[in-house]
Amino acid sequence: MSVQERKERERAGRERLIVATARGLAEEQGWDAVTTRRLAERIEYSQPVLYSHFRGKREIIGAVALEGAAEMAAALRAATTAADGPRAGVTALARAYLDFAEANPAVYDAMFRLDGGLPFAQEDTPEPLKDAFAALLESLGRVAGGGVHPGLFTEVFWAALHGLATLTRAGRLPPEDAGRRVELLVDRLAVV
Amino acid sequence: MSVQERKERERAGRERLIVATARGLAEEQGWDAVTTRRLAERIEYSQPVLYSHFRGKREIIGAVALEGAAEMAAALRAATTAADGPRAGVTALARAYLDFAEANPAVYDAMFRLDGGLPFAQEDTPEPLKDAFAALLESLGRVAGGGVHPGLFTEVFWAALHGLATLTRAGRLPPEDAGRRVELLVDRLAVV
DNA sequence: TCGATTGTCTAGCGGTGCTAGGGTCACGTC
DNA sequence: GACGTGACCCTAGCACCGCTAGACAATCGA
Repeated sequence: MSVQERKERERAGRERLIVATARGLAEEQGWDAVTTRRLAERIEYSQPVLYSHFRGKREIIGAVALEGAAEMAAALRAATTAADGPRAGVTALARAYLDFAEANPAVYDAMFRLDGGLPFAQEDTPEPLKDAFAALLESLGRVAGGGVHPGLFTEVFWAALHGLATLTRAGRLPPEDAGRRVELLVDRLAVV
Repeated sequence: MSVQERKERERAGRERLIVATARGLAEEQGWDAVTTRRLAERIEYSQPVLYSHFRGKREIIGAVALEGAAEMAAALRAATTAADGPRAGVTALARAYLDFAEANPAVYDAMFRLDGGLPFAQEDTPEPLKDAFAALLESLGRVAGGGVHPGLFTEVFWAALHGLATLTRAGRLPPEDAGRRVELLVDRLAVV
């Protein structure tokens, strides 16, 4: 049995290596540069090995997305617990969200812009994704205001953050006023 | 001279045909299906003809984006002028924006999600793009509220709409509550 | 020690965006 | 009206993509 366990450990390790390498390559040169050939070369295996771990490139993106969701949830919670008061918490949350998107563009794309084959907004949505949304909900639910469903409010706030993150990075919004945009958003949306 | 003029007319007509065909194909089957081979086949010319009009696929996407921007600007203005009062105008604007994105997903992607090689938020930004933003600004500037720069407010509102449009279509947000999300957004952001 | 199983690799399929080079056709000129 | 010329378009092919069939080697259990 021990032999089999060792093999499973090695397989799991190689799978982590694939995900980490894909993520690193994507952050370095963008997802377009993450080809199965390049990825295989970097992990020093042949292409078909990738397909013994993942159904295809899409699933690799999905794996990176899940990893990123867990990190983002942690980052959001860390930012909000450090702040005092709901209002400051929301501002910190928004900043942390946009910082994460800016610091990890490829991971952010894997999560929210690319097709990683993951189900969203359903009961079979993977746990890390649900938890990332839960992290948003924890802070935002407190400033939804009376008579407004916390989940709905969170969706709207999240959409606004997502819009800011993607439009800014794509050069659709000038980056200078990013801070003022966040302030305005929190001012208007959050009910203290 | 007449011969040359006729040739230029024909060239311009063929260019319009390329853009219209690319757009149609993209709306039918998505941008992934818009390959240079398929596009060439549909316009009944060989691939290299495409490259005598556009530098590459990116520029074709850009051409579709410009066409879409003009249409969106018109749609937004039509929706707002039909409404009475700034508040109703903003609601109509938001609905029109999201309706346009839903009805023309491929065009919307060409404008805001894909790389069409167009400069945004700069002085050399093409006129249709500037005008689409101007159409947003005309309505939204009136509800920015005191002390808030209309342009900045428009950027934030636009980002929120963009987030709603993209996340909903990507299945990240359940489509049922779309209407309530718009109401909440307008309620909170717009200062009547 | 030997057969079976597991694992990995080489090679190749049909597709992509893009381009070099040759050939054809229509044009302006004599 | 015939002709040399130039603009135009197509065939063929490049290097790359995601993905997979089948050969081969290494390891395991009996």
